[in-house]
Amino acid sequence: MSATIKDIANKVGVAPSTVSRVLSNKTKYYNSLTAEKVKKAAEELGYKKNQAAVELVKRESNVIAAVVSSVKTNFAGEIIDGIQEEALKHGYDLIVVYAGSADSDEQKRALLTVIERPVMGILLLSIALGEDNLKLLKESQIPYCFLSMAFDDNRPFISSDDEEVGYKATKLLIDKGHRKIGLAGIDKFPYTGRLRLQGYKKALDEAGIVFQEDWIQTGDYSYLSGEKAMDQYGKDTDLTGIVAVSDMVAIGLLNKARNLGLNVPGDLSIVSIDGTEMCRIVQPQLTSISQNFFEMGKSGVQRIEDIKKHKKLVNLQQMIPTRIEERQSTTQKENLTYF
Amino acid sequence: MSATIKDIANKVGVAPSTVSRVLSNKTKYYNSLTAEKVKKAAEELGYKKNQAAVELVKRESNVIAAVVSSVKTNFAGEIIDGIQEEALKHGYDLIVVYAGSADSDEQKRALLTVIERPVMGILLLSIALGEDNLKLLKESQIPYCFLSMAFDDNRPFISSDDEEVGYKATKLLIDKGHRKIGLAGIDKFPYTGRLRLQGYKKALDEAGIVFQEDWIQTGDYSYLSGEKAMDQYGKDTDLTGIVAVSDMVAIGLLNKARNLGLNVPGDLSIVSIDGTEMCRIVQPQLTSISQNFFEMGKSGVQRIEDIKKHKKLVNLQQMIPTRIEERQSTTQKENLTYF
DNA sequence: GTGAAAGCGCTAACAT
DNA sequence: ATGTTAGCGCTTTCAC
Repeated sequence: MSATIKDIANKVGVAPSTVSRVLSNKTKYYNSLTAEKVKKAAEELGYKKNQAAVELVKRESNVIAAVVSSVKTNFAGEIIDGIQEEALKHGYDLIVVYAGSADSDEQKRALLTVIERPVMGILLLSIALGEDNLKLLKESQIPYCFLSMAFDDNRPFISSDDEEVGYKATKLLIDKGHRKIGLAGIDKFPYTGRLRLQGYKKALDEAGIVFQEDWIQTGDYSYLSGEKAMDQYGKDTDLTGIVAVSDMVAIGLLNKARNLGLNVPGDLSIVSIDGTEMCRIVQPQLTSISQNFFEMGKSGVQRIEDIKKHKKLVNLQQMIPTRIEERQSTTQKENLTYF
Repeated sequence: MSATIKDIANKVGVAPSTVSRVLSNKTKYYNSLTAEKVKKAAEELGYKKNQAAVELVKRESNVIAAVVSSVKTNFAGEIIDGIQEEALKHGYDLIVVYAGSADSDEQKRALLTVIERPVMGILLLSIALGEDNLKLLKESQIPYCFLSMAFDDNRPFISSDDEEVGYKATKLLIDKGHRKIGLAGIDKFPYTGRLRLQGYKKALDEAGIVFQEDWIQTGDYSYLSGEKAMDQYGKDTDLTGIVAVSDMVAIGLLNKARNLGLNVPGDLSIVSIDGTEMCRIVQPQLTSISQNFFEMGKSGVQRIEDIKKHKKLVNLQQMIPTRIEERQSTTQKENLTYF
C-alpha cells in the first residue's frame, strides 16, 4: 500500500494533523521548517493523498461528473472541452462516464458510478433519463443539469432553442427562394426532435407553404439516417431544399444525393444543424445552424457553481444562442415561381 | 445528507453490520426476512452507498480509469467502446478523464485525479507521459497499460505495429505501380511517427526506390496538417501516391488536392491510416490501413485483469493486428514506367 | 444469523 | 505552531 500521512508523521517526528495541514496548504498554521521536512518526506515516500478518505470526512469533493449518452455523438467532445476549461478555472476535476442513450440499465449504472461517490455536480450530455433514473438523480441531492437537451417539465437544462433552430434552418431556405423543403433524420420522440419539427412547420406556415407529410423523414441523427432519407426522397424528388437535423444526417444526405446524380447545391440545397467540424471537411462545405456546444459546457459548470452557492434557483432553463453559418451547400433558387 | 446504513439500521431495528451484509449481498449471512425489511427501508430512505467509505476500508474499487490525450482524436471513442464493453463483462465501472496530450501540468492533473482514489487500473489512450508523470504513475502501484501508443522502453502497452502499418500502407501503393510516394502529417517525435516512417522507408527500400526528403511532410495528425502537406506538395507534384498518417490528414489531403484541381484517385492515390468511420463518409471513400481500436480497448481491460491476478508479468508489450481496406482513393497506376 | 467493536486515511475542532 | 481526539460511512473480525 501507498504511504499515509501517519508514515510521514512518524518519519518526520510530528503529528499526523501537522502533516495534514502542510499537505493541504493550511498556510499560517505551520512553520516553514516543518513544512520543508514534511514535504521532503512525502516526496521520498512517494505519498499520494487518498481522496476517498478526504471525501469521506469532508463530505464534498471537487470533481464534476459528466454523463455522456454515447461515445459517438460528434459534438460531445466540444461540450466536454467547454466543461473542462471552465472546471479548470474553478479548480474542479472532471470525470466522464458513458451511458447508452437508450438502455435504462446502462444509464442507471453510469449514474450510480457517479452518484455513489461525493461528486459536487453532475452534467448530463444529450441524455434523456427515464423516470426511475431521474428519481435516482434527484434523491442523490447532488446538483445537476442537463446539457444539449430540453425538457418540458421543470428539469434544469442548458440547450439551444430547438424550435428556433428548426425555424432558422427552414427560414434560411425559404429566404433563398425554396418552397419545397424536406426535414430529414428527425426522431419521433419528445423534446429535441419535436421542437425542431415545430420550428420547421412554423417557418413553412409563415411563408404560406402547405406542408406535406412525405417531406419528413424520420431517423436517429446518424449518417445512415441521412442516406436512408435521401433514398426515400429519391432521385426525382421535387424538393429543392432539405433541413438535416444533424451534421451526420446532412453528410448522409449529401453523399446519397451525389450517388443519385443530384448536384448539391445546384439541384438541392442542404442546411445542417449542429455546425461541428464535419461541416468544414466535406465538400461542398455544409451551411449550418451552429450550436455553441463549447458555451453549453462552460455554462453547465457555472450552473453547478450557482446551485451550490445559492442553494435554490435550481430549475433554471437556459438557452444558448445559435448562429447561421452559410457555406457551400445552399444556393439561391433562380426560377422564383412567384414573380 | 443522504441516508446511511446507520439510519437504515435504526429504522429496521438491527445493527449496521447486518444492514451492510444485506446490502453487500453476503448471502447466507442473513435471513431473508431481515433482508426484506432492510431493502425496503433502504428504498424508502433513498439510500445510496457511499463508495468513498467502501473504498477506504476495502482499499480497492471496481473502477477502471481511462486517461485520454485529447477530446478530439476521432478514434478514442472506439477504444473507449471496447473498454466499456469488456469492463461491463467483468463488472467494472469506467471513468474517463481528459488530459492535453502535450501539456505536462494538465497530464499530471488528470493523472492525479485518478491516482488519488483507489481505482483498480489505469488505461492511457494515445498519450506519451513525461518522465515525472510516468514516475507518478509507477509509484501509485496501480496496474496500468498504454493503449494505441508504443514505446521502446519497457512500459506495458497495446498498440498496432506502427512500423508494419507504415510498411503496409506504402507497399499497397507500390503494388499498385506507384514509385513516387509521399508520407504526410507525420510528427517528428519518437514512437508512432518514427516507427511509421521506418516502415515507409523499408517498403521503399525493398522496391529499390530511392527516397527523397521532400516526399515527407510533417504535421500533427490533424486535418490542417493534411491540407498544409498537400499545399507543400503542390499542384504539379510528381508524387502519384501519398500515405496519410491519420484519417483526418487524409481528408485534408483529399480536399486540398481537389481544390488544386487534382483528381483522387485519378491523378493521386491516397491511403489513410486508422480506418475510422470518416473513411466511409468522404468521397471518394478512403482506402485505409485500419487499426482495431475496439480490440485495443478490450485487451486493455484484460491486461489490467491479468496484472491484478498474476501480479507480475507487467511489462508485456502487445500488438493488435491491422487490416487493409481498399476503398476508392487508390488506383492502379497505368503507365508503369519500368516495363 | 446478528451485534459489538475496531479501523481504513484523513480533517477539524479543541487544546495547549 | 503543533499535538490530541473524535469521527466521516462503511466492512470485517470476533463473539454470542
